[in-house]
Amino acid sequence: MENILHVYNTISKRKEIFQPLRPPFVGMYVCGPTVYGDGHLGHARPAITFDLVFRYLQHLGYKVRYVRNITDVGHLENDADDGEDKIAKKARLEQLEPMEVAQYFTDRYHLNMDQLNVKRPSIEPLASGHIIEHIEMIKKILEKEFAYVINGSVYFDVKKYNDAYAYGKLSGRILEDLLSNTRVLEGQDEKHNSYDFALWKKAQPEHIMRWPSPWSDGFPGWHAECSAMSAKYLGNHFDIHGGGMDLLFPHHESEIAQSQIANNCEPCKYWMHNNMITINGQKMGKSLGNFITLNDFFTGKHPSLEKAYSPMCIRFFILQAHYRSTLDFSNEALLAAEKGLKRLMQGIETLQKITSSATSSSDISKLSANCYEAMNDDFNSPIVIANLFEGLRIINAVNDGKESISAIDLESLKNLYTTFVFEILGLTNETENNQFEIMDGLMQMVLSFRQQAKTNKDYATSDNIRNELTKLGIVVKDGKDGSAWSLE
RNA sequence: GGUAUCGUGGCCGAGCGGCUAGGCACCGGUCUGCAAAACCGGCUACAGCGGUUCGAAUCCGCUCGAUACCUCCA
Repeated sequence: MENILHVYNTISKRKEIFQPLRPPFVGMYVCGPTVYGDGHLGHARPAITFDLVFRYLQHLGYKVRYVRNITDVGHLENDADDGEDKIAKKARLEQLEPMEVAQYFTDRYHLNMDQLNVKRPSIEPLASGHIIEHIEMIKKILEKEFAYVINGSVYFDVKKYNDAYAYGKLSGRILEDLLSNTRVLEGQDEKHNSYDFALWKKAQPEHIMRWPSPWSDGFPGWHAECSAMSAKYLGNHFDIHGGGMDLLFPHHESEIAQSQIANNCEPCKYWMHNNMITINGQKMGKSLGNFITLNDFFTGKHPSLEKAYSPMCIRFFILQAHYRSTLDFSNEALLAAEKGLKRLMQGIETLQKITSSATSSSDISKLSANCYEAMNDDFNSPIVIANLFEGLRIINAVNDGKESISAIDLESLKNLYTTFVFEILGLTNETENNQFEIMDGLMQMVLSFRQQAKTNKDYATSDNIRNELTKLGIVVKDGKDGSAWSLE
């Protein structure tokens, strides 16, 4: 079967055949985190979504350069009255260097991503390390007179751009509507029009993070960083640009405009956007009391969590939904995911033990084809998982002696699970650890004692052993061919 | 109000015009000293109202509802 990958392109609103600009190379840029707080679900979903894309493209044999930035400059506090830098504000409050704060949260972000088994990108550029590139890009836009300077700040002239190109083509917006829908704001009198956006902002006196530029001591505008850094590492026109749906407007819209003027072309061929996450049907927000960080999930410390959920449980849960669907988190849903994942992992352990026969009673190649078909259809991981569960049924049936599998099919089935579960979906078996062998040896001994008691019909002893093990979190499972054990 | 995405069984979630999604929960059964696991079977939905069609969860329109964005910050 041929692998023809289809990707949903936000800009055309349809699935398109994925054809890289310069095969076998693929350039992918994804908007990364702003490092001024702990990672939460809003970080996990895009990271895992594009990790899946990254992994699958690599699996298909593409040489992927995956760039994901760290935003560590120019953030204004939401409720700040004087527009001061988010990082600078926190830094002053805590008596830390701004870069110390950025470094601290960058490290914590990396730790969380490692826990979720999200592969590190090929390049992870810092916005603060690319001020020169920002300035050069802004210069180009000024030269072409699609921007203007006021009081040391530089703004992009959206109206002029819209006359030549179509501003709003990605998000389906029309400039006139934007005007009529914009509230009258105080302090925005610098801009010619409310929809113009900053390329460079002059720093207020209290700003700590600032850089010299031809226009003022200041910092780059938000949209500038992604355009400057993606062009630097992937070229002016690359394959995939990804991010959350919340970034569609104005961020990505403005990136298109900037790149069009600065580089004479749109930044990328395919736009991919993951959908948002809700918690119990509500959006996540600090004011709603349901703001849950990734560490909260891993430790179970948040009041609205009934228990801790492991990183793999979170990853599996996210992969059980298609990336373009909204996804609702609840204890019940996470519990279901946890059990499903456990069953999947135990099935894979069973797979290593089953023996082959002369013939197969199931069509393994069909299973494999289904998995590829699902991935090729815009990375449909839930369908892949459904097929893996179907395979589980076969594995267990063979293990029970109710079905058979040939040596060749057994090999390809093992291959299938290794490839899809571990390599592509990026799941890991968390119950595995290096003490397993010692544990298992101990357990085999205990179980043999128990078996002896059972042979003697001394069920009080055998039940007692089982109960004591249960207290330790070890589950004993009696089968036809003896007993097995697992950690609860 | 505008733009976008969506509204599926007890819960989570696939589905892209006709054919079983899948997981979890629940209820039977097989197996088992008991239990668990595993297996077999059951539960069988598509927000509402119209329309297109031989046929719609799937296409179109309207209504209701949800989430994000539409402003400063990123």
